[in-house]
Amino acid sequence: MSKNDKISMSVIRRLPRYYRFLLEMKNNGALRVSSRELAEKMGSSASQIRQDLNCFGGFGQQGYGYDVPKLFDEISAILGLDNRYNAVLLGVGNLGRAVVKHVAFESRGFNLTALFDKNPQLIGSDVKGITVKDIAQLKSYCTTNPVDAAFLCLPRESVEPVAEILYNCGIRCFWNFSHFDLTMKYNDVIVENVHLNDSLMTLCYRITEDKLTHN
Amino acid sequence: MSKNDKISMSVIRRLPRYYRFLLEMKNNGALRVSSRELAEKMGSSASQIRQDLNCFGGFGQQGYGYDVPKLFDEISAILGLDNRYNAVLLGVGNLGRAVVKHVAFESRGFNLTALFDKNPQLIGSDVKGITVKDIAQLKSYCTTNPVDAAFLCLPRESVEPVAEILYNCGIRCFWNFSHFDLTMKYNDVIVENVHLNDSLMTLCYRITEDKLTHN
DNA sequence: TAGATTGTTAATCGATTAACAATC
DNA sequence: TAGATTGTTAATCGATTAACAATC
Repeated sequence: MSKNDKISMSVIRRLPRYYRFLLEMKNNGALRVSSRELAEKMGSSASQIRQDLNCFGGFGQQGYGYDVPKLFDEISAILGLDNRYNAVLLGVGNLGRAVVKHVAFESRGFNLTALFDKNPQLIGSDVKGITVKDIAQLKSYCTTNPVDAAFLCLPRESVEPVAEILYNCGIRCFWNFSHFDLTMKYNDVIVENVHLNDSLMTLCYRITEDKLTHN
Repeated sequence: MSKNDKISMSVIRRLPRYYRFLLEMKNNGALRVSSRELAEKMGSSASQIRQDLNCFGGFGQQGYGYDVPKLFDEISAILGLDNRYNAVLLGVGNLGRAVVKHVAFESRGFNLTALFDKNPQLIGSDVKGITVKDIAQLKSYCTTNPVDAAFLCLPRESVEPVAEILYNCGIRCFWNFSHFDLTMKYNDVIVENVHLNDSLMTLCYRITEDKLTHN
C-alpha cells in the first residue's frame, strides 16, 4: 500500500493495540523488536505488522527490526494522541459518570471541557472536578467555546435533538454510546460507536453456539 | 453458505443490529419487510441481508419478503437471548457500577448473580439490589454456584490472578473491559472485549486524519 | 561478508455485491 | 397469470498471508 492511499478501518482498529504493546515493551526497557517477535507477542502475523506499518512509512531497518521507543512515538503521532481536542459529554447518568472517571482522555488526544445533563438533581454537581451544566445551555456553550467532539452518553430517545444542536454548531465528531444511528441522519460525521448491549448479545450468541456444538 | 458451516464473526457482529431494527419495526406494528427495505433502513445492502439470514435458514418467502415478528423471533433465538446464563461481575469501580446499572442483562440472555470487589469500602454495599462480596470468596462462590460467564471490570493489573481463579473453576466465557489479553493466555475461552480507550484512540486518529486532509 | 529482517509485490483467502433462477 | 422477492450461485472486491529481492 502506498503512503497516500486511504487507510482501511481494519488497519486503523489495530493501531491502538500496537500502541499498547509498544508502550508496555518500551516501559519494560525493550530497545528493538522484529515483526516476528511482535507478532508472537500480539498473536498476529509478522506479515500483517509489516503491511500495517508500511501504510504510514518505513519505520524499520532491514536486518535489524524496529526501534521500540521510536516506533512507539511514530504510532502515537499517527494516532494523533498529542492533540488536545476539546470535547463535551452529554448525559451524566451511570454510564456518563463512569466514562468521565474511567477514560484517560488526556493521553488519548482529548480534553473534556464540559458536562451536560437535563436532570436538575445533577446540574451544578461536580464530576471529577467538572461542573455539570444544564443542557439548555448547550447551544450557547458550543457557540462561545471551541468544541471538537461530543461524547453521547444519553439514552437513545434523547440523542436526536441533542445531536441536532451539536451538528448545527458545527460538531462533526461523535463518540456514541447510544443506539441512535448518527450516520443514517448525517453523512459527513465521524462516529465511533460503543454498543455495550450489542457486545453482550454477541457474547450470548457465542456461548450458546458453543454449548450447542460441544454438548 | 450452507447452514452447517461456521458463521463468520462479520455476520455474528451484525446480528444484534438486525435484532434492534426488527424490534423497532415490530414495536411500530410492521408486519412485513423486504430485504431491500430493511437494507435501506439499516444502511446496508439487500444482498448482504439475504446472505446473512440464509446462514441460519430460509426465513423469507419469495415474492413477499420477511414476516417482521417471525424474523425478530428467529434472530432472538439465534442470538440465544432467551437463555439465563449466570454471570458474575468482578470489580465494582466506576465502570463496574455503570455496567451493572446500565446494561440490560436480562434481555440479553444473562442473569447477574454476584458482584465482587477487593475494596473493603465496597464489600457489603448494594448495587442494583446485589450485594458486593469480598473477592476472597470468589473461588468458594464459583465452586458452589453455577457460573457461566464473568464480566471483568477490573484494572488491567488485577485481572490475571482473578481470571486464573475463574478459569480454574471452569469458566470459559468472559466479557472483558480491561486491556489484559485473555486469549493470549487461554486458548479455549470465549472473550468479548470492550476497549473504551482503544475506541477513543480510533476516534482521535480519525479526527486528526480528517483535519489533515480537509484543511 | 554472512545473517537477518525489512519493504513490497504476488498469491490466497474471505467477505461483499451482483445476478438470476426458483417460487410465492 | 404477472409481479415481486427470495435463496443461492457467480463475480468482484478487499484484506491477509506468503514470498523474496533489497539492504542494513
